[in-house]
Amino acid sequence: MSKSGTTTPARATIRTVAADAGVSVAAVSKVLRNAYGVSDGLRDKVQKSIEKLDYRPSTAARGMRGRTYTVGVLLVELRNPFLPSVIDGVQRTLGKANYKALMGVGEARAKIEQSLIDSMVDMRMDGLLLVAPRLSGDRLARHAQRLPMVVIGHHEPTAALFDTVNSDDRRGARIAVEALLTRGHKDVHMISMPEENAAQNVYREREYGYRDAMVAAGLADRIRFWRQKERFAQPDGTIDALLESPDRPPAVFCWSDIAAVELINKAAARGINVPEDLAIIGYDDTPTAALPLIGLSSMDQHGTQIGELAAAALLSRIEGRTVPEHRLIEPGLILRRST
Amino acid sequence: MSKSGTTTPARATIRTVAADAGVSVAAVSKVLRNAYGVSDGLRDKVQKSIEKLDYRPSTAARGMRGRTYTVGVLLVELRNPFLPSVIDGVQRTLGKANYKALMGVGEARAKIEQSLIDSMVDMRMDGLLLVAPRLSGDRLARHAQRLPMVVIGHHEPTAALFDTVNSDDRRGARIAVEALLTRGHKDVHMISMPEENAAQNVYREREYGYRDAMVAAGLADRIRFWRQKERFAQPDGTIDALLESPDRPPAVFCWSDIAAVELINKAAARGINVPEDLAIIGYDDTPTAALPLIGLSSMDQHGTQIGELAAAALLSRIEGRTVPEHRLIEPGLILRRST
DNA sequence: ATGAAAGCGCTAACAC
DNA sequence: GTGTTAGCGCTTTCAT
Repeated sequence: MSKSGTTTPARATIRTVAADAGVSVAAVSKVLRNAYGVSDGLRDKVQKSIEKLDYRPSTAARGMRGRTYTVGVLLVELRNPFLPSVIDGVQRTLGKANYKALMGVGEARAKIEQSLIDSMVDMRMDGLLLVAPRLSGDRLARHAQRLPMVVIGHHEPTAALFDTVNSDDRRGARIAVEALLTRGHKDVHMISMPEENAAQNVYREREYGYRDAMVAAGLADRIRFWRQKERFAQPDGTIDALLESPDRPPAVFCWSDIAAVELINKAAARGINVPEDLAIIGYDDTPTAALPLIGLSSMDQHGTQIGELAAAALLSRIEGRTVPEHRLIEPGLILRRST
Repeated sequence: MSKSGTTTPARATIRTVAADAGVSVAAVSKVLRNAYGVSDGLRDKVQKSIEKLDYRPSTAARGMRGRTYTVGVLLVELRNPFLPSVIDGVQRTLGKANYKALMGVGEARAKIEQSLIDSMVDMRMDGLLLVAPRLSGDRLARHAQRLPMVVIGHHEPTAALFDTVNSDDRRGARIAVEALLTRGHKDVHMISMPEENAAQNVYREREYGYRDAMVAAGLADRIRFWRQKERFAQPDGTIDALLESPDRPPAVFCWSDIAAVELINKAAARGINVPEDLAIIGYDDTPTAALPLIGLSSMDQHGTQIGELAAAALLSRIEGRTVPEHRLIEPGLILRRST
């Protein structure tokens, strides 16, 4: 019964449950966390009362002493096509361990990321999973000092305080570029992002892979970058410039499908034949790349696997592991019409 | 200084701040919430100490008594192209009011949604913003009873306990279908979703709009639905069936770009000319629809605006409003090659 | 194996 | 205008 009329019944607390089951709150707490030292009989009584009263522990209250069984996941930007599969993997792994993920969207801006991470810490989340953060390695380390942390899409294999899980971007880029070179192209260019940004970005690694392949093929002098502005998923003229340039290359490797899709579309709009006059390979193997009308070759990063491994790493860190783990996942080239 | 060696300094609490500023904890608390009755002098002292100690209140502790200044946002499915713009609007509006959004991804399954909402409630979030939930109206009402709630992408204009903000899907569908009828097509079919599902889904409203337009044009007998299976963004043969049917219509209105993009691609793969032999209009105006190689006509829902209005509604509910608000946003038709 | 009781870091009466 | 203090709902020693 509740106090009056149509008011919703007050939410059951650990005390309500203890009273109903005729045991102490400490006993209920132990059952909740299935801690050591409770008899089967007691456990049963408590379980029954929990069901009966539809009791669920307050995460807020828990956060003041113990765990919240919740991890914070920071996403760069919702439009990033790499995210859905990663999150699938994360949720699956977390769910098995009875953990929940609550996410924040950083809008690709360090300031916002910072404040979101603060919120997650303030909420006493048990760990942090960052996906392609813009925050510098220093800042990341600072946060990692305070709670378990795993980072995806950020290459820092020497980081001591947090784990990283990444696609082997350097290798992936090399594989893609080699596929272009195999077709007989010499002037393979790369569309990438601004040079001044964080050295640990995935596209920096992909640039290394591109260089590796070109150098290995004796084409070091043909290396050339076309750099887009930072504005996320926002055309900035770089691709138009490339297509209209007298130096237009016969083959282009793109740091992401975001760029590659724009390139293949603008090439088509100009009547440039792909792949005859312009061969293209992108990165991320987005659903768009796979559309028959697009037919874009791309690197599959195996996002789900990355998400699973990252979540597993975070859980083991929460359980106490402190030695860092840095994993690289082998990506796979998906060849389509554009090559 | 901290206890030992390299340990990070213990986090400042409200007591630390009070001591440093030489005032009471109540005073600090008041400054924090800028509550009534604090002198400028006191406020200044406290602010300084807060800065100096880099203090930030524990949301977990706050949640036990007052507000958390955090709202939970439940997303259907990360692959839904409608989300990014909505979230942009939500974050912008929430940010201005110094609120944070933490999101959960329901994977388009009621069970998961339920558990995520529970988590958000357990965390003592101040309000809930649900985007296209699969949960029934009853369940939604149950949650709304416990805390402020606003729902996007769920048509229930009579809901008393929560607000809704939606695109005027019925009107949007009618506009789209009329555009097809204007081109002289009589057999305009619609690709939609399963019939048995929640009556408040957006695609149900779009079906009404389709019907409206057909009936108004005296074509009630030509109404025909092709229904996809529920599996999200997963081809299920419906579209192949449509394209290979002897009754293949000359024009199709799709409940979402998810279907329309598949349709236009598979049509192309079969050598069917769009729009000559098959005119198409989708819904959501996704980035993919806008690609030159796709050129898909689509309805723009003005997602950002929806997000802003929904967030504003939630904030006003948190501030105490109880009379429900149900808003419909006028969508706009974007015509491209496919029509 | 079980329970009593002391907090965790805040907010909100209430007293001064 | 400012301070004292009783909780909020848990977890966690420490007794028993």
